[in-house]
Amino acid sequence: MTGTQGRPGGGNGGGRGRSQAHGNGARGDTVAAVVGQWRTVHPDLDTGPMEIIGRVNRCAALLQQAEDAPLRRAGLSRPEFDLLGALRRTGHELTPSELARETFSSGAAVTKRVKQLTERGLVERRGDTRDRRVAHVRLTDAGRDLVDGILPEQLAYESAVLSALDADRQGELADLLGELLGRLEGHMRALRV
Amino acid sequence: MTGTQGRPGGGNGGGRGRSQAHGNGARGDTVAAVVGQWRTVHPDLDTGPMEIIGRVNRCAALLQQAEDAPLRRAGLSRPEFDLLGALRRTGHELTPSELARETFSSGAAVTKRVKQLTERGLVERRGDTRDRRVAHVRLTDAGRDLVDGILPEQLAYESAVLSALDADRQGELADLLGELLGRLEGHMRALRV
DNA sequence: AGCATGTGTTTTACTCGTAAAGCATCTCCG
DNA sequence: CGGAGATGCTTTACGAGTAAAACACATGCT
Repeated sequence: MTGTQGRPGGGNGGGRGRSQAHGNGARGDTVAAVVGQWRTVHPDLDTGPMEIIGRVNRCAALLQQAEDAPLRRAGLSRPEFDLLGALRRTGHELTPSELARETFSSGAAVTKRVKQLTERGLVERRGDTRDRRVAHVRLTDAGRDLVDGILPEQLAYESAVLSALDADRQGELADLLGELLGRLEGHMRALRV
Repeated sequence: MTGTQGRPGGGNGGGRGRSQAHGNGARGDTVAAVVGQWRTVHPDLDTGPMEIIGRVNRCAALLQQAEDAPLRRAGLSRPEFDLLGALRRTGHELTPSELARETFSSGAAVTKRVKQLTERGLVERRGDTRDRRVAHVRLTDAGRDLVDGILPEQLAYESAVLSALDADRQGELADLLGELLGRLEGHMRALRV
């Protein structure tokens, strides 16, 4: 297992000590340092969750920052790209509420983004003929071309960033995250959140 | 497997297919669905990175939402709690710029947060006697009590959320994230970003 | 038909974070 | 000394997201 299993400071009942040292020696992970500080201040608390949640948050922040680079060159923010991407990958028109669900953002945010993207000629809207409350948004040719042009770049860039981890570890990580995410999403739905 | 793309190491090394099927059966992970859509539209692209980055982002979003619940009961936002936590875990005063570095936010944001937290009586400021440009921020007793009161709740809550994964997997996940994060942070520093 | 109620979308008012400019103060060096 | 430049923090202007209200339309019930 992960080497220094029994945590320093011992005494903690349900002993599931993760944290430091797992074969890899010198590591600069800032979260580990933070968790270490907490443990010296509150040796009795189980800091385990921090090592996952703190890292997920921090990774998300760093990855986004890295991610944004190729998108910005195309003048797109990530939420905008997500919206265009949703249209591209589903292959058909979507209503604003579908877009909101698909991109995990609020309806109001979608309204604004669609407005902007329309002005830039990347998407078009049309009203539904039967139910005139609903709108349908679709990619213009320019929008489709933009997405198709950026996506490979974007993936290559992401791939390079992730190459910090070898292929095996990437696979494990994707699997674990998928499992966690799957159950989290299940829970959320169950709790009607 | 995912690798329509010949990736270094020959597809996914040891035959550890990512995406679907890894022992766990029915999974509702939305990212998997999205990736599937992309693959049917662009079968030639290596969608591997999405399965990590997309999931990290989504997990971060869901976890934050879940996380925020216990904090909000105490009337704190996460960035505010991070600031207080930084003061608590280091055990001593910090200057605004140290707080900014410690909480990964901009100096301006720290200024505002400190102002608010001061008004609520959770932190205090004093000017440095030698260098009158710098300020020192420290927790009040009320602030320290608040952090110490919330933290166990917070950790218990996080722990419950993460219990979707068994202890072993949590350990693996923490390790992998730590490794990725460590190298990402190294890279960022190297690239002076 | 006529009205109450529900649904899809947009608008409004507000919060929060940031980048860039603005102060105040220190340090270095002639 | 005394100014040039660096440093630490704050202020300002602004963009983006959200929740809640507003709007427009549909649907169902009597």
